[in-house]
Amino acid sequence: MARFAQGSNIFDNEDALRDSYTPDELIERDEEIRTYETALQPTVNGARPRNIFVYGETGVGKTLATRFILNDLEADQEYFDGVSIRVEWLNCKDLTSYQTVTQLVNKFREPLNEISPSGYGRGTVNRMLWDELNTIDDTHVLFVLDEVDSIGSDDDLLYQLPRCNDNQVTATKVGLIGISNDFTFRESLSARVQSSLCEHEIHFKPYDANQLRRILEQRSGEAFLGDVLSGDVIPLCSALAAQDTGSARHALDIMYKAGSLAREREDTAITSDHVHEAAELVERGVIEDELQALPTQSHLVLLAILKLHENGEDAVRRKEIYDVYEDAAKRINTDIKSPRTIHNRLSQLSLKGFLAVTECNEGVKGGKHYDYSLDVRAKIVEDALCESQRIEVLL
DNA sequence: ACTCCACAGGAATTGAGGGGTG
DNA sequence: CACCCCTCAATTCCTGTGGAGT
Repeated sequence: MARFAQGSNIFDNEDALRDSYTPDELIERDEEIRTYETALQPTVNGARPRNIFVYGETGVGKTLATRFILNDLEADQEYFDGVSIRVEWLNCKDLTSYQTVTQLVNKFREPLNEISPSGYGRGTVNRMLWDELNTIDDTHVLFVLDEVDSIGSDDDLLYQLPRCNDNQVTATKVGLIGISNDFTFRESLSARVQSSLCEHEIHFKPYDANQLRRILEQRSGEAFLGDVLSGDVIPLCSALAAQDTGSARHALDIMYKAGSLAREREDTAITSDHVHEAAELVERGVIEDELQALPTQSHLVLLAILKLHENGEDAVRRKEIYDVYEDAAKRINTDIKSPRTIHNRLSQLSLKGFLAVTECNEGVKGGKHYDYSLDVRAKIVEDALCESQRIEVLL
């Protein structure tokens, strides 16, 4: 018998449940779209574009809505008089401010002419960008910087770009649309950047259960065969995701996972049992993926806390963790980092939600310190560490 | 009211690794 | 070749913190 066979008793087109899938119609974001239209109106009229800052949690339709509205804008411009708009889209994930500029420059250059991502001075690459902007034919350029928060604290670009029309760039009117899912990012910007980047702000709220239900209805029609969904599947997926994140991606993940469980077991329909199981798997999967993606040093820190946890010590301070860490690092022959570095790892891990931190102050006896404990189930951490060959031997 | 512990966490520096120009 | 730029992790140095104990 063949190992692989085509066909499914559940899915028609499972891609319709994926994040990257673009549905024909955008639903449940009417309010945000209207705000977008208002913010883009100056561009249509030929004025300098207003800079727009879009924010909201992951999976609430920011990127999709932006794509829809800019597609419409590009399509409609044939009716505009004397206005030609060019849209350049860049995902800033894993890029620094400097690298972002070089990538923007390369958007305007032929492949053979592209500049390398390092080596020039800051001012040089900025000048290259202004030159490109001054020489293109279009009257307007809209830059969309998706996941703009990953540029980090260096806000030179976010300062320069929104005001390049003031002196460096005269031939083209430039607008910036920043998309971010980090609410703290806006606050972390300096005041001068905030005022220019955030001329218009559009906040995408999390979806509620009703909205998620309609989104799932939209997608499931295409994704599943006939009537494999039991009546309560869509409401249940929506409710679970709405409670937890309000993210459409989350709801779609649960529904997809429920579908694959049913397919694996050759069941003829998806039931609420599949959904409950799927929701658990999705949650666990997210945590495990993130844990596995951490570097070895962070794994060692987690290992140290896990060991202490197994010895019944739940709330441990930095020094105890460091001693166990040091021992573990020695045994697998890896670099032993300084306490300050481990301290950074610890705060990183607690920021990501893997560790719970309690501030303690014992005055003269102990001074002020933090107590760390695991904030996810020990079994999940253990499973994730098992996946790393270097760490596995220590368990 | 003041001291003092044991750290927290910011700032500056270093060093290795990516690359550029003339 | 000499000299320059950007990046990132790691390190050193240093100041800040706040309540139990005096």
